[in-house]
Amino acid sequence: MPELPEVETIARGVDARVRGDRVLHAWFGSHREPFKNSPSVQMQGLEGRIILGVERVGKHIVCNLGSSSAPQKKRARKSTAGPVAVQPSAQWIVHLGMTGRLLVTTPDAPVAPHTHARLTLASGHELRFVDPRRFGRLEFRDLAASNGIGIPVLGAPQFLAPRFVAPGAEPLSIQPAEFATLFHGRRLAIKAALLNQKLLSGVGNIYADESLFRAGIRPRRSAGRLTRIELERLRLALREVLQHAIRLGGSSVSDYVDAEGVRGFFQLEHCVYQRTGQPCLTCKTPVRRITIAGRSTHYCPHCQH
DNA sequence: CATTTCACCTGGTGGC
DNA sequence: TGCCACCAGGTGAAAT
Repeated sequence: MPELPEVETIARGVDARVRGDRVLHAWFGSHREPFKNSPSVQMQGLEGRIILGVERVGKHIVCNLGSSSAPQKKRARKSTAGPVAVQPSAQWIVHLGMTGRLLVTTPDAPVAPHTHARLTLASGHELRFVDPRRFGRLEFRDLAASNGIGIPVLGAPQFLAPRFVAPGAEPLSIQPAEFATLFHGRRLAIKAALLNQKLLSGVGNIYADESLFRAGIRPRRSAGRLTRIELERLRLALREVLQHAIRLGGSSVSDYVDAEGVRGFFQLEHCVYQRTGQPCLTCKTPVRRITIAGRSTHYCPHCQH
């Protein structure tokens, strides 16, 4: 279900409720998908770990984990501002796909159908992954125990496996020149380019359509033929749409809810997405629906050029 | 290569 | 009520 604003909302909610907690037990309910590495690898990797914090990277939720041996106390140094950064020794990466949900519950809360993972925490809470369509993915990464090809390093300075990074650029912080470079020389539709996670991380169908409307650009336009001016309008529109949606807790289409089970409100602000045939909020022209890259695409034929 | 299509899944909705 | 076609917030493998 989620694009960047929904994933950001969920990651913040989960972080607030599990930061500093410890994984006592991990349960996985299926041996088919959605596991990038096996349930036993994930279970053994997770159990005993401290959760240092939870963050969003692209559309991924990254749980940063501390060592399972020594309890790592989080001590804020009084002389420095902000929390002390603790290097994670492992990461649990959750991708929600289309219908995935990551919830913090009490242990006695009824277990929803299609619950694929349950992490029992020292606080008594449970972190649950639910995903009816199973397009989501779960991955455990050990950052400390390998030299990059899976062989433990003894004695020598320890090689740290790379932390999880999104393949594409971050839409909230990308600068004008880099944004323009992403699309340079590309013939495909700008809508399709926005959805390509290797270019930008986090933009999905809703926010691609909404940002193109805000920028006044037709979704079928060739990405490489947009002018500098148009590209900069698009970069700013995208950033504003995403920031606005984050403030409203994301878009609740269908049954999306955040970590606390609360719906978002950005769906009330959609200008074109799923408004086929309804009047454009600016000019009253009926919103048109077409297909680009296999995805339904909504735009105003009068306001977008 | 770059770009498009399709398969992967389940469930909800609306027409007949 | 049942059946069926179609739709859905994502992504990568296969086809073009």
